[in-house]
Amino acid sequence: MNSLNAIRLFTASVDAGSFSEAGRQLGLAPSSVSRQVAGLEDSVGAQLLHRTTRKLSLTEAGRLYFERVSRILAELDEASAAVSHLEEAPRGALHVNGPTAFGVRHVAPALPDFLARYPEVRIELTLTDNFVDLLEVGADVAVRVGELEDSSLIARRLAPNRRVLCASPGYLAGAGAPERPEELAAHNCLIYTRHHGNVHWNLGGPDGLAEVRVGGNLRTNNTEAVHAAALGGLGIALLPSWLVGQEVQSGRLMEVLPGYRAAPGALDTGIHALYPADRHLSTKVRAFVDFLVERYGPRPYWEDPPEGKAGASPAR
Amino acid sequence: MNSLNAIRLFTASVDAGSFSEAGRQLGLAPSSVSRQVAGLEDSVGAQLLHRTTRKLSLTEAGRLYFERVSRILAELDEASAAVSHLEEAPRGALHVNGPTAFGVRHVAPALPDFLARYPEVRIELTLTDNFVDLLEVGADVAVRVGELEDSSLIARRLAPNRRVLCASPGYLAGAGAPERPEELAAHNCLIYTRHHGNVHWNLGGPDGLAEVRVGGNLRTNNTEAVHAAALGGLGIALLPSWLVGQEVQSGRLMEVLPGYRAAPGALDTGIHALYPADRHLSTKVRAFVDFLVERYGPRPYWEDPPEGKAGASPAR
DNA sequence: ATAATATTTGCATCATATGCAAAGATGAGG
DNA sequence: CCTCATCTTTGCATATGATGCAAATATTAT
Repeated sequence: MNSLNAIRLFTASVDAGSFSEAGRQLGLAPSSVSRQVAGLEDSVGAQLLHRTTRKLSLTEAGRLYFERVSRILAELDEASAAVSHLEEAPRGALHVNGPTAFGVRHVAPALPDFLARYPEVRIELTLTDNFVDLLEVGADVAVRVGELEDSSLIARRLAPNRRVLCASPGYLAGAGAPERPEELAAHNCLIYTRHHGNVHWNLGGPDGLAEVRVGGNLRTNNTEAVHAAALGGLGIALLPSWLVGQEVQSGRLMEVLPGYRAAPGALDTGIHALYPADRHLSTKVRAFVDFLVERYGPRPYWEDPPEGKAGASPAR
Repeated sequence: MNSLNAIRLFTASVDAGSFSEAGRQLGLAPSSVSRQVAGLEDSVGAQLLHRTTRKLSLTEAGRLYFERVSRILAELDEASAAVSHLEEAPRGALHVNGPTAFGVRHVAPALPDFLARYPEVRIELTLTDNFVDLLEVGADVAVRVGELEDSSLIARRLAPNRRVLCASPGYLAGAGAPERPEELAAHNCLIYTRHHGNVHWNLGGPDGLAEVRVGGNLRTNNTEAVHAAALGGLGIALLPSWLVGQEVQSGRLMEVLPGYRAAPGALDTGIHALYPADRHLSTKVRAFVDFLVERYGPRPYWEDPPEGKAGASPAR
């Protein structure tokens, strides 16, 4: 197996005109250069250079080899440079994976700003609701809402995943707004669940944790269906703040039992960016994750403002 | 400096689908493959492969690098193969250098047979009468007559370089043929010399060595001029057998004092092929030298036959 | 002829690569 | 759900190869 080093020393010697000069330029002893070139000659089985103490001259084999090999060395350097170039700044293709609902609302709208800041990046956004293997699908980074499966990936927290009770003003006008958790049992509660059986909402408030068995005339495994039904005035829903936050702010939905919070469950671990735990984190992934962290901030724009005026409670 | 070995292991791993499989195919421990690829990643400053225990997947940088580098590796192998191919059999350009007179008479006429035997060889024949540096002129092999200068070249003896006294039948018919060396002083002797001053011919015969001071009405530094003058009947010449042997055989010239031989001098060391003392003697040079040795044989075709009938001596 | 510089080789030293074993991780199959 | 087989990675001891220095040899310029 001929070493790249030997080839470099060979071309350097041809360029420099002597082993000593080549060694001087490369910081090597002449003997090293001589031996490496001799080894290369052995490995290809042909004399490449005729040596005199005063000059080197290329054999026909040497000339042939030199011409081809010096071009190849240049290509090799180019290849390394191209790869290094990719990491100098965010560049190239960035495959982003995420859940459909969150992706449509909070990832896709962020992309124009990101791409404006990093014009050399191309984004491929894949939104899927079943969990996929990042490497399998060829994704560089994934956004996950809740439920961090154990894996070798690195998770960076982007935002909390608070769930809020809400209903349309129309529903509340007709059915009245509950004032205590247990009153929910008498309301039409819109159930998001992936399993059969009874559903309980765990609400923490000033008087401790209350577990309320809830139900109604809609159960679905699709959060967006619950969302649409709530907007349509069907009943009270427990939905993530990133989904309904802005509608609560605009008044299209109203928060129910604002003094109570859904107890954190598997769904509430937060919103994270996941990426492979490689020794060399690619610049584009780092830039993208940093961008999302910065954009969402410690209190995302879909959350209520810190002080007061949290979704006015009209009826009551 | 990224090693070629690391690059080969990287592409092998991509092809094989795992470090372990690549190591198995190449007879290396998985740990070696892993470390080499990791080192390559460090050297280019980018992650090339995402690793899981079950599969490897290429990064964008890795895919880019792999595509370029695998092509480059193939080119590198081709370059080595091309050089090795050159040495598998006599092939390519063969630069032959030699003196004009000998080259025209005994090298050039041999070339058709040589080229017929080795159709892939192309010959560039350079005939010069001043001694040249083989490497300087880019020659692979040189034919030299006499006077081996001390050098790092290897000399292989091709033929003896006997000098014979001869004259045309016409001259001998008019001036008579000498029977003893000292009679040469009375003849018109055609002098080849590169220096001024008296010229002596040293002739060994049955009665020992005889040094005869010779002269005449022609001195020249050109052997062929002496040759032409002798053919023209001007006088007696001392000329190498390769130059006059066949004419002696055909009777156009007749040997004078056939029982005497010119004492060996610097000019009589023989006819040699010279080539660089490289560790890898190229196949084409070896083939060419072998060919000449075989063609000239122990007794070249220009010499007299071993037994009797050596150039009939008509007069006398 | 002498001086300067080249290549090459031997030898001691040093850097690197390698293999083995162990640990951690992941997917397949019972 | 658990176990097994396989894969990657890391630490450590070893072996292979590279390097520099010095000496020998050779060649060119002064």
